Amino acid sequence: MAYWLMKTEPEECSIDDFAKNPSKPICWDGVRNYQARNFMREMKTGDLVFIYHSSCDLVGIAGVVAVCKEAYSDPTQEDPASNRWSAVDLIFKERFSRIIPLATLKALPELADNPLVRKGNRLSVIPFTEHEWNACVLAAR
DNA sequence: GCCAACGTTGGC
DNA sequence: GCCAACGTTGGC
Repeated sequence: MAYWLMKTEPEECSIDDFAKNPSKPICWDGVRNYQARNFMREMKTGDLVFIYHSSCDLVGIAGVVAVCKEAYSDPTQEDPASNRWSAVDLIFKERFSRIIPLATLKALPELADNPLVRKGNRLSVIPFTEHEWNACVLAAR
C-alpha cells in the first residue's frame, strides 16, 4: 500500500464533501499536470490519501481518503477517448478534528524533503513515504 | 489583491 | 532546441 497527498481548494471539494456522504466515492478529475497524472496512474485501490486544503483561510491537511477505483480516462477532458488525462475515485476515511496547518507541516523534520513544504511547489499530487505519513498523522492528534 | 514560482505554448 | 510570453498555482 502506498501513501499520497492531493491538493484541493475546499470551495471546490473539501474533506467535508467526503464526510457528509462517507460511502459515496468522489471522482477526482480535472488534473492537468503530467507529473501529477503519472502519480495518479500509480495509485492502487486501498492506497491512503491526505486531503490538503489550499488557497483558503486555513491551509493544511484536513483528513484522509482512500483510493477505491484506479486510474481511468478523465471524463472531463476535451477528448475522453484520447485517455490523455486520468481520474481516480476516492472514498472517505477520516476527517481530522483540526486541520494540520501548513506552518506545522513545515516544522516537521520528517517532511523537510517533501515537495509540499518547498517554496514555489505546485505539484498537486504528491507521494508520501510511510515515515512522512506517520509524522503527519501524529501531528493531527 | 499581490506576486513569486512554475509549466506550457509557440515562434524562430 | 531555445527561450520569451503567457496563464496558473498558491501562500500570504
